[in-house]
Amino acid sequence: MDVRTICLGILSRGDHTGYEIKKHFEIDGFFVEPSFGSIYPALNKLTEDGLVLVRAEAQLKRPDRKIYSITPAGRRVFLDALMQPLAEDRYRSPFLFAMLFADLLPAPRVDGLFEEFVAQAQRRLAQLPEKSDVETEGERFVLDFGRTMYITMLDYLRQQRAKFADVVPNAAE
Amino acid sequence: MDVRTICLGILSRGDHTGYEIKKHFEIDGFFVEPSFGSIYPALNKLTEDGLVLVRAEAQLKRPDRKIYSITPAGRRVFLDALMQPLAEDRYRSPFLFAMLFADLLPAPRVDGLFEEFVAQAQRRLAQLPEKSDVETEGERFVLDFGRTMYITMLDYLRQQRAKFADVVPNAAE
DNA sequence: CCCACCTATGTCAGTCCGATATAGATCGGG
DNA sequence: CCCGATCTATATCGGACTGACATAGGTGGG
Repeated sequence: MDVRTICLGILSRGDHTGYEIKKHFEIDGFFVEPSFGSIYPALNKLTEDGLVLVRAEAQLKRPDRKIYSITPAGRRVFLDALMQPLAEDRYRSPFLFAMLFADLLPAPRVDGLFEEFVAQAQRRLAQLPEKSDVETEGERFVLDFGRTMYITMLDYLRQQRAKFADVVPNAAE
Repeated sequence: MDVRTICLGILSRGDHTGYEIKKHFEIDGFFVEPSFGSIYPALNKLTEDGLVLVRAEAQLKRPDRKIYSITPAGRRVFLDALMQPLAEDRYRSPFLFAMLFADLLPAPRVDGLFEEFVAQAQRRLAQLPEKSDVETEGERFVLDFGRTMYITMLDYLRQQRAKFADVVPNAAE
């Protein structure tokens, strides 16, 4: 699912600027979150290819807002992309990798890793949109998926942290 | 957690070829899985920097096996990397992205997406190493983390699929 | 009033993925 | 017994993506 397709998806729900597309996925960032460095070039390419249109909105003493809207051709291409075989999900976790080597680390470091990871999961859980903000059944499914996974993760961490405290005295203060 | 650090980590547990490093992470691939295209250059760079040593082992009518081993300097660099602030976890899911647009898709496609995703999760769950294969407390933690997450995921999918079948008749045949 | 943060665009170096190339060994099924 | 599939094992390369940086003024809280 490349950044061009992601942009088409957002734009199929309404007009937006590149900046707004980025912001949108900071919320849904638990499963996609392209950077500016890929969004802006993607939007340029889509414009070239006639899949989106731009209109510049002048702003006083600021760069123009460039508002993108999807074209009928863009909708066709997007729908077609959703019908193609999807790439597999990828979960990349520096935390879990580091935990493989917990035995090499000082106890306070292991404790710190736990703490940061719990904080990260809590923050992301809190950032998920409200149920009242979702409109389609698909969005509800995705939202609940995220909520379920984060809650499970936090439960597991709390429970395991106690165990680690036994094995590595002082690891949990 | 870049590929160089990942290679150092594996080599800190024992000598391996690039090929073996890749294979190792097909098992733990639920949280890291670098490709050949990044492993081989990483090993070359590590060799240049004196963090690993290579010895070539001739093989009859096959390319030499290049067996890498970590140096004391490599261990120091690895340990230091584990003490630095870690990047955040990233979960990239083409499936969840596509599900945001389930309302635009034909019911059989949504059904197919579910099926493939369930199959993927089952396959990965089955691929996790046996408990008897793990040696450290950290490895056990990571393994159980993976198991817990996949089982939760599969439960959620089974339960939601029934709901989707109500909302989108025929979606689950 | 200042500092931090927000809106908003964009570039660039470095990193990584996925496909491709090469080449023989091994193994099960028809 | 042979054919295709899969495995070992190396490596390169184009294209995609990230994260940091640059620019520049507005807004709001302490």
